[in-house]
Amino acid sequence: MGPKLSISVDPKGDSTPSEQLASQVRFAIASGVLAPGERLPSVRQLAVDALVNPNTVGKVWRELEREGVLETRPGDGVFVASGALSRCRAARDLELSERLRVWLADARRAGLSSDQVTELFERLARARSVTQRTGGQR
Amino acid sequence: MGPKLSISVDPKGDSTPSEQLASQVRFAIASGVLAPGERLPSVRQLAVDALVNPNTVGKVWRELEREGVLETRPGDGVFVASGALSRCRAARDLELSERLRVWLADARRAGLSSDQVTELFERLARARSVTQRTGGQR
DNA sequence: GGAGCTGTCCTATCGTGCTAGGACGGCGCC
DNA sequence: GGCGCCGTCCTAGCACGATAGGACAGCTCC
Repeated sequence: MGPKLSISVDPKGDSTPSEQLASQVRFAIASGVLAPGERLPSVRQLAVDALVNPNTVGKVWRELEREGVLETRPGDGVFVASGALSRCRAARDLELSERLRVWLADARRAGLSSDQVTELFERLARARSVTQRTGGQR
Repeated sequence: MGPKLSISVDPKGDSTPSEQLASQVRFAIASGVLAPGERLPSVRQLAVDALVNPNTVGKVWRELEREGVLETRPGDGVFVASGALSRCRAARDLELSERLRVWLADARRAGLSSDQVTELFERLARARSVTQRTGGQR
């Protein structure tokens, strides 16, 4: 079933390729797709797969190491750090909360009532839980 | 009570100043803060208030005119077009739906269950409807 | 007519982030 | 030892958007 980690980057997406990469790795760890101790794709390999520059991947690997999420073994590769799971869950909760908070603020500024907001949410949440995967990853 | 339209731009925000500007104007119209026929701040005035370049404001004014949201009267100023309300409501619903859709997709990719998603939403929605205005506009 | 405002247009510059391509030292395996 | 892969580093270049500053024509009011 292909690679354990499937990462795709949209160069014209809302956020920068680096951020998309970092976020996807954190999410993969938080969801258990990537377990501590596991090895990540090499900088050059992922660069080919995700159609980004090796420098970009390397930069993200280094950034995530600073966060304590990844662990680099010189000459070998990068691996998921042991304490990564809790860190990534925390980061995930923080990021998702903040994004939802911003969305709610915008929705209210745009004139939607609490009821309209709730209704919209329930409609989309329900649609998603039924359809399962609809594509469109960020 | 100050200017009718209060617009603030965060140069380091998630989206570009142009997009923030355009979105805020559309939202203001959709919510009724800005009514059809009303006049918008001048390019130079808003540039000062929102701390952006006059060129940036002018670019947005022109873009919104192409959308049929604004109407420019040469030598006079720009005004909210007559059909702007419905257009902006449609644009608002589309934008908010799409953003929420992306958020839901990311939340699921990050390993949150439907219940966790719902719980998170209800917690934040409730907090906001109580606190009223918490600032942080995008 | 003249002053003061309006939006528009033009060229140049700057900042940021990704891209391109090459070079280095470290480690595993034969 | 030698080969291949690993992450890292360095210098250039490009793309995009915002910025800076000036110049123009149109409208309004005195």
